[in-house]
Amino acid sequence: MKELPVEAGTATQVLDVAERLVQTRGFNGFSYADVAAELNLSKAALHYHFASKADLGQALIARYSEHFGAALDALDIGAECARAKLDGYVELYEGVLRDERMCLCGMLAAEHETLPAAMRDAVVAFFDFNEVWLSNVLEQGKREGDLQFAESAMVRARILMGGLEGALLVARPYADVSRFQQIALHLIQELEAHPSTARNG
Amino acid sequence: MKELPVEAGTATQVLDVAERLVQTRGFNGFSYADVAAELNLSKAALHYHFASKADLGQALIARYSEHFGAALDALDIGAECARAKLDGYVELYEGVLRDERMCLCGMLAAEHETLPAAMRDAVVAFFDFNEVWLSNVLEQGKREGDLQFAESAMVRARILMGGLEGALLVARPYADVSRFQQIALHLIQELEAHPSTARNG
DNA sequence: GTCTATAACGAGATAGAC
DNA sequence: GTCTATCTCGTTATAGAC
Repeated sequence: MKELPVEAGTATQVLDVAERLVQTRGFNGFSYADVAAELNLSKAALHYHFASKADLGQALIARYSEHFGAALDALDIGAECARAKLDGYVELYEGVLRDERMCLCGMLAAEHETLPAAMRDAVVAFFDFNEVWLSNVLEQGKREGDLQFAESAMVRARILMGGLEGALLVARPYADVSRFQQIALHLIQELEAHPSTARNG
Repeated sequence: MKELPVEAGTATQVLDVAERLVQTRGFNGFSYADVAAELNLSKAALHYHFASKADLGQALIARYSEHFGAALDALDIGAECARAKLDGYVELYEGVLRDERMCLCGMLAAEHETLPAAMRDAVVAFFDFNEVWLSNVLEQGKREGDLQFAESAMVRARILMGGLEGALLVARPYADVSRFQQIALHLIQELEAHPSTARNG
């Protein structure tokens, strides 16, 4: 039986701090010293939990992907229609921005040429599973008649994800959530099925 | 009278190499040593031309913005309609990706929290002038009847620019230009005026 | 304008005590 | 599991010769 996380283990605390640092400063923009200082640990203690920075990076992507996947599972269970799932998906991104962060994998995508191969692969895998999930939601929405789009569901999924990543990227230097919201609203609304153009009433 | 750039000055060569390194590895992902090695110069020689890395960074954004602005001026003169200007704008981004690069300011936007204030301001100014140019093109297209959109021209400009930046960001780890093209095509096509929905025939 | 040399610092990482 | 101490290397930057 799992205990309540009254006090998170050190490894978890390290991941929490490192995750925030990567999402705000980039993988090349933070150091073990930064994490250690924030947790009042020594650098050596960090190396005990994550032998190398590359290991820490892989662990960060793995956990982020798990958490994101769990959030998508929750949407699959809780949301009543495809449109509601998309709203939930957008809110995940908006939450990241409200926290003054970039998507972890969006940040790492920018730095991808400097990353160890394992991290690069994990970033691509993150995008892949996002696209597959979105693609399924889009297919559902089309099937059920509350979403419409001309492209394949996979291409439309790429348009959505790319649009949201770009909206985060540009909105952050402005520290302006409404910039993100304007773009996100458009991406959702252009998928709405309008009676006048829908197939067969 | 300007001379032909048969042999570019050292400062220009430094900017060329540094620009490519920032666009591929990020501002925190390259060093003076990298640039010096590539040009067979000493690090000290670089410091003669650009006293600090922050100075080099500012010079990079300034030159990139000038070049980009000149390209937009050329589109204003050469393109026959708003739609053609947008095509040209998209091609600028596609050229960056074909060179296996990220937009300089898109990359710096990701790293913005780690940048000197002057660089941060210059990045935002780059986005601002892009949005103003796009907004004017969109207004022109609406006026002349070959573009249509529901939002304000400024909001639509943000949708376009954010979409293209995001398309670059995600396409690059895949090293797949078609990923970018799919998104860019959608962004342009959704602006096309269709007779069935256009105002007053 | 470019060099060698070096300063001053911070990075990632390791050894070994507790 | 965390520490101190240390190593090695790379970083930005400067001094002063050529």
